[in-house]
Amino acid sequence: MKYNYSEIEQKWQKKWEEANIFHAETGSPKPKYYALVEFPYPSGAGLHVGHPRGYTAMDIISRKRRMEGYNVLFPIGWDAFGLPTENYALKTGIHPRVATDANIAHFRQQLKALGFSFDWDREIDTTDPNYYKWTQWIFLKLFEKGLAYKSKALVNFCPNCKVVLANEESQGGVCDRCGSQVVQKEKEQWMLKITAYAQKLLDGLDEVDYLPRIKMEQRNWIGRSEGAEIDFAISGSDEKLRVFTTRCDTLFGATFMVISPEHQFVDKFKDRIENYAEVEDYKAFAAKKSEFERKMQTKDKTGVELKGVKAINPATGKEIPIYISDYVLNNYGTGAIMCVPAHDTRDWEFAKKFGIPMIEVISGGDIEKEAFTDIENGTLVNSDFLNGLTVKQAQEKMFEFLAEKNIGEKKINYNMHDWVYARQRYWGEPVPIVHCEHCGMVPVPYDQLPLELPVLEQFRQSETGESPLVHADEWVNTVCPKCGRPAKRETDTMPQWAGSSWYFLRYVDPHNNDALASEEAMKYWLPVDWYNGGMEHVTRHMIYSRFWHRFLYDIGVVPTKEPYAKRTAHGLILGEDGQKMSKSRGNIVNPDDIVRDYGADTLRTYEMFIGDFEKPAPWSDDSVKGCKRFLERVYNMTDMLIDGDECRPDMASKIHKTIKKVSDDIESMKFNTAIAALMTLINDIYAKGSVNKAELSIFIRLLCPIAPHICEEMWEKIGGEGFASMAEWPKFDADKLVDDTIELPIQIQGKMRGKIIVPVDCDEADAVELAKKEVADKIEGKTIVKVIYIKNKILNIIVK
RNA sequence: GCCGGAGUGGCGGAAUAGGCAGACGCACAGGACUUAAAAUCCUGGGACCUAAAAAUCGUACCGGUUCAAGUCCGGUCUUCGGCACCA
Repeated sequence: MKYNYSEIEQKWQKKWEEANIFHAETGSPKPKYYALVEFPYPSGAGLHVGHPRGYTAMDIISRKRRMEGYNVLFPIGWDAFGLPTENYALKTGIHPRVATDANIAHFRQQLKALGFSFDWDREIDTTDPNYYKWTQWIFLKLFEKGLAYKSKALVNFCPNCKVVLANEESQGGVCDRCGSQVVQKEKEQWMLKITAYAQKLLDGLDEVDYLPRIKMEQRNWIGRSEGAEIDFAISGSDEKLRVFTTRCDTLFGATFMVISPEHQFVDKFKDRIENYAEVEDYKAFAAKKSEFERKMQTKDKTGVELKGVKAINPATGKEIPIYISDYVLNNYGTGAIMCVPAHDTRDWEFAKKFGIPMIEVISGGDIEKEAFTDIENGTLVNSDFLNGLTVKQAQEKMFEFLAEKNIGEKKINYNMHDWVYARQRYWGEPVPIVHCEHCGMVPVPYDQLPLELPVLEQFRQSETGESPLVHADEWVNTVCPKCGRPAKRETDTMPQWAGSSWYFLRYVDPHNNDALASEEAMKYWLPVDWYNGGMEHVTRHMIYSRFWHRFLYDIGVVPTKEPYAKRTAHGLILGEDGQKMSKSRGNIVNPDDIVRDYGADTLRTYEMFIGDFEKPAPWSDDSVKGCKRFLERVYNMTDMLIDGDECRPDMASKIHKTIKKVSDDIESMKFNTAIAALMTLINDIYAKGSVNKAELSIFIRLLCPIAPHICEEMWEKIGGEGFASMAEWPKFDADKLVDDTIELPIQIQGKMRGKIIVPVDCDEADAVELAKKEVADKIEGKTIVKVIYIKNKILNIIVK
């Protein structure tokens, strides 16, 4: 019989929908399971073949869980605010709302065609006012607690287009549209104080089950470093200059200091700085540099000495010069550093260039050639009371010294910066704040949420880079919620990360009008049991959403500290040329074509069989055909069907081993070997020429999560009860996993020389007897000096 | 620079509490079926030397531990990813 995938797939998708079997019921007595995938950005290009990789994987997990008796929540929605849609609107004049609705409709149809077992009753859309009402609500809570604030921050600005650009629009320091150099411009921006949660985000990682590399990347991103803050007195003044250092042990070697170009110290000592004009020039020079240029010049240090002002090294009591240089960042530590050229590479380069003396305080290197930065080896020298100590010991001693003199203490710093939480764009959530001349920044009252995005005809930013919303006069001009006098609305919108920072909460109770979700639903479903997505979202999206979730926990809104109990990540699907798929390379594969030509089950099977799930894998049209062939062989098993309520004795061991292998492999996301095991089993069945009903029933259920449509069809054919998707997951019988006899490899001097058939758990003596016969010609005339026998594994004979 | 992966046939990839390297699939070759082709089914296969077998060599490279190493240890190279003038 012909495998008519198209007919079968449509038939079962319709049946699933009519029976609504994938609906998740809050409060069901069954154990709950919350499986989550990253919701897509509904772009105009439609679904990418990369989407089904992660989606199929979690669909397999969800379907297996249902078969294991869980109440499964597997939801989907749309992360629909964002730049590409707005840019499309600018180009075509089609309103983002219209484009978004069309794109969502397209994506929905594509996802349905792939047979994912989503609960479509819980579909959400971040651009729906009923959704972003709660995004705004969370923002107001953050504002209330002082975690949302306005501050000057650097933005990418194109001086030619007079537009603020997102990072992805200014790659390589060049404007995406006109190609001119992007400059860093200071602008008042909304910021979220995520740094206040740095330690909590770090500690939370100990409680969750993420892949090790994911935890590593998050720790790296947070970037905790332990050190000390130390005050340096300024000669002839009561003022102090405070620095952060991780190497307080090298204090005796600090021969100069450097402050960032933006440091307020310059203003404070304006009158004493003899070369003030030169310093001002340097500040202007540094401000002009783009982020890109600053990164380019990591080797060549620039800077200017602040003449007429000296600091005093608190350890040596000696005067040292102060420089201003852009290799010191204003937004890390205190914006000022003590410089130990003998033991820090950057300080070394700076000192060499400016002819500043070096003092070796850790022996073990050659500081004429390069800075000696090894902290494991080396002994303190030229350091008075620290001499002879190791770095670790010296640090402890130094902390005591700082405390005694009251000039510093231990301090922990984080590389992570506060989150720039504003875009000068139209297609995003409006920030629900009103600016009043009398009352300052006033939050929009909660009962006036959602603050809806006004319908605009025109989406260009203003000449100065303000949001297009400044053109919406009627919307911008409002009254102050506090004093009732005329006031203006905030025109910046939220970044794309906003809606995705809490969407998993909304799924548990998506139609709630009184809360982001009911307590009952959150208590039942949270945390997310398993979250899979791309590696590219492991830092920003995940850190942002963990931050919001932890904040909501702290104010008593959500019941768990961490949102995601487990997180895995899939690799990219590359083009057939091994390169990342892109329009310009012309190596894009459209999933619609594959579904049309081979079927959804084949696409699903192929994407799971393509290779190691966690690694990138190149697409191969030929391999797709191989998977189609496999499913045809599966389908044709109905022609070899015979009666039987139990696995036949000669098949039992093979089948039960496959049950175990497939069950285990799915749990560890080794989908490729799970499918390989099913292929091996079907080869055995073909070799035998027949399959009985019991055997086929097991096979169908094992394959069902991976290729559900064909399995439903066959389940119906063999008279299975209900849906295969809801049938019981097969269990293996441990007794049936072992065979009566095994093939035992024989080695001589550790080299493979033959095989013998022996009973399981065969005695050493019996095995050796048999082995001697098998390899008689090879040991003839030699003496056996030693025999290594590992039961059921190997027999190694050592001869002389 | 720092941190973390990864290097296995023509290709995608299997196999690590050390125990038959190359499962499974693709591509390829041969056979069956067919007037023929496609499809399907069956068979074959790391390299080298062969009529065939045996032997030898083979998991990036060099060395080590062991009866036995893709797997462990020391070093080197290549490559991918993350962070990055972070003091």
